[in-house]
Amino acid sequence: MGRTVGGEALPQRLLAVATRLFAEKGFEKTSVQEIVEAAGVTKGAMYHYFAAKDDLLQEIYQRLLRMQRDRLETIMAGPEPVARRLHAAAADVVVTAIANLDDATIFLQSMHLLSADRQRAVRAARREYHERFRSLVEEGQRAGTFRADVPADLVMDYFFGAVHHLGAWFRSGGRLTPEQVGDHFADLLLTSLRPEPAR
Amino acid sequence: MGRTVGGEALPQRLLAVATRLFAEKGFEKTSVQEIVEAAGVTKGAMYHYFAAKDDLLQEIYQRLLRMQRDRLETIMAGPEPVARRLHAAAADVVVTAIANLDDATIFLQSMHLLSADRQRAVRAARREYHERFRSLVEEGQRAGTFRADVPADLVMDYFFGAVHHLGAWFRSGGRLTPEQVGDHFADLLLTSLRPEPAR
Amino acid sequence: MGRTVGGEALPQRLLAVATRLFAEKGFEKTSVQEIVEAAGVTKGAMYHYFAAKDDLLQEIYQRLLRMQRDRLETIMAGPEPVARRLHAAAADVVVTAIANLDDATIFLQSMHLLSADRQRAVRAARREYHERFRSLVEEGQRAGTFRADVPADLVMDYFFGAVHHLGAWFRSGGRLTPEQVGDHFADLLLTSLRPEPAR
Amino acid sequence: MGRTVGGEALPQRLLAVATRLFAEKGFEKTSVQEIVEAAGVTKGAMYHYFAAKDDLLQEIYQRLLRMQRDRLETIMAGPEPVARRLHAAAADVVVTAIANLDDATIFLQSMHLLSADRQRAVRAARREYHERFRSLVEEGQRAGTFRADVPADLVMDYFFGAVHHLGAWFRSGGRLTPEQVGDHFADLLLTSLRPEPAR
DNA sequence: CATGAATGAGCATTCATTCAT
DNA sequence: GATGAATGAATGCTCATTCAT
Repeated sequence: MGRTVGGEALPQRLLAVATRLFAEKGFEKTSVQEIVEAAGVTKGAMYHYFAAKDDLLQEIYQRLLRMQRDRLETIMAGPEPVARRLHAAAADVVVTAIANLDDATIFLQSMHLLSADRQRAVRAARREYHERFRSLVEEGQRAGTFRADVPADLVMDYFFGAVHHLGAWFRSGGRLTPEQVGDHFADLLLTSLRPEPAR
Repeated sequence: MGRTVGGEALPQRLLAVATRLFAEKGFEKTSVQEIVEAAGVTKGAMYHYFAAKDDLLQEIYQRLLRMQRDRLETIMAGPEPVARRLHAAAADVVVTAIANLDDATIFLQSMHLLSADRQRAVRAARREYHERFRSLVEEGQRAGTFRADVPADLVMDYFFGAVHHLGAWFRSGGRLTPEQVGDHFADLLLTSLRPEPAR
Repeated sequence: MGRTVGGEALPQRLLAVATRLFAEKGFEKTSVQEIVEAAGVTKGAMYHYFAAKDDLLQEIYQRLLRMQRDRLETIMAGPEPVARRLHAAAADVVVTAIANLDDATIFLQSMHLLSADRQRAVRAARREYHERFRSLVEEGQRAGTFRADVPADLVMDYFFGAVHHLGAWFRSGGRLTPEQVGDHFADLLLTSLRPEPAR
Repeated sequence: MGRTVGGEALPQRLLAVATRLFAEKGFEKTSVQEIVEAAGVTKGAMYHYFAAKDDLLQEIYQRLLRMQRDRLETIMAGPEPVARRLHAAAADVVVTAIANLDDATIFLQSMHLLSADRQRAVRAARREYHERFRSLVEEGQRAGTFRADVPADLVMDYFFGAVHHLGAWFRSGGRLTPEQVGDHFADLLLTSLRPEPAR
């Protein structure tokens, strides 16, 4: 074919290389030249597949968002009670974010560098995802399983802040496995939603 | 005097202008030329006070860190029970972060752009601050006021993730005041630390 | 056939599309990619027929030159007196230039972009054409029909300047038809060659 | 001062060098690198004075237009009869165009490469100039000195075509001096405007 | 005949920083 | 203290052309 080297098509290889470099050095400090050198091709080849450096960034975002959205749907569609489903979803988003920590880090650090239009598109997708997640919380609040004296969207901002922040401290091989972190974060979320006992 | 225009010394005016521009457009998308133009001076004047553009960034960080550290010390030194002090500290860091949202946003977005040395220095200061905060949690855990089955540093990472994320969604004039957000966040933190009832 | 789409062979369609685009946007601002997209083929197809982008340009020139040369020959070969033949030739070159204004515009704007060799070739063809035209003037000068106190080649440079300049102002649908413009220009030429009356 | 080398300020030297190169090789085939190398400075220095390569082009145009406009005003304000004034103006524009043949050549070849806005500005200035010139012709037509059966603007398009075309053939040191060419062109113009004798 | 992936050289522009004044 | 002209290196991107299939 001539289009695979090392078993990966060039667009995918470029994305993988770019993801690693963006996470290591930041989007702006990574030059297109560095990306194509690391991928073993020339600039022309990259611009054959991606119209601009920004496209790499957006594609990385969308890949992550698509995955998280799909996993959330699967979990939400399950038969368990809402508390179990929220716990599973929360733990899963943490584990997924850690498994794709480079993508998540880039997301956090570099979204503001996209053009206004692209930011809008990414934000819209992100919002949709958050709203799906939030509907789980609201379902539990309506059912009385979760306390209702705190706005559900504030709980989401609280929780996703923690998720976005994972890249700032989590190191694989550290004291806790991704699953343990996911479990703890899910526990903290569920606990913070437990109805107040009579004071 | 001769060195104040509009009642503010030039270094402070440069910092204020840079803070605003960095928050609006990002650190690298803001040129030194734009900063000095917005401040009404020339490049030479800026380089007289700041050896490099990076210095502006670091100074903005340190200003915020100093303030937060001082406020934390005051709160921790109070006489209230540990739960009240943690609540107050948590609510205060939220209110302070919102009051200085530009600085906090820049911190989050641009720290990775500093040189390795400078990043180390900032991280060390940040770690020290987190450790002071964490000691409050640990104090409560030792006293049995807070659940001890979750690592205190994980709780901190969870909570500060939420704080750092404020810039992504909080808009002044929105549904909630900074104080209400601070209260809710502190509540969520305290609730999530409440000891498990017998299952 | 197999080689015609829309009733036109591919080389001709490529030339037609290129002519339009070159006239609209200029030669260098038109990329090969745009040309082949507008023609509905791929680059390989174009390079099958034209060895280089420059070839398109040169072919456009030569097409125009061939047509003008043939028409001039026909007119010159006529039986009318020299003044009538010059008038007809002058009017015809104007009408023809307007009918092929895109080609003429490109000629004017882009000839200097060809390689030195190609420029030489085009200039030689152009010179030959001008000389044929000039011989008409000289014939009239020898016969005493035209004033002889102005060099014939200067008259040609004067007149063809006006012809080349048509693209800068003529708009179809304007106040004058191409034939009217041709008539006026031929009149101006003939009048300017009228022998001086005794002063 | 530090701002003059060879007795010329840098902006002027850059313009002079750019004019020569643009005329030799065309605007698009001349790189900024070549310009600054020929001027003995770095790119940064050029961009300190000119915001874009286009600015050089526009400044060259405007310089030429300003000069021609000023000279025309002087000639038109003279006391001679209209035929003498038109002859003087026509001869002068030819001599001036030849004296600044590089600028005039660039004008012709490269105007279409400017942005739409800039083209509009240049065209407006050009039109204003042509209208001043045309008013001379119309004055003569009203006075009966010139034939009135040809539109004055068509005469202008005819004459300025010849002027613009000078760069295509005039070579200094050739058979005719600029003044002789100017005289001949002015003669051709005046002769072509001579009222028709009774046929 | 035709494709389209890939090349490689080139381009305009930006910008933090320096330094003579 | 302050100016602003000038540097110099880097950057994202374009594009005519080639060639294996």
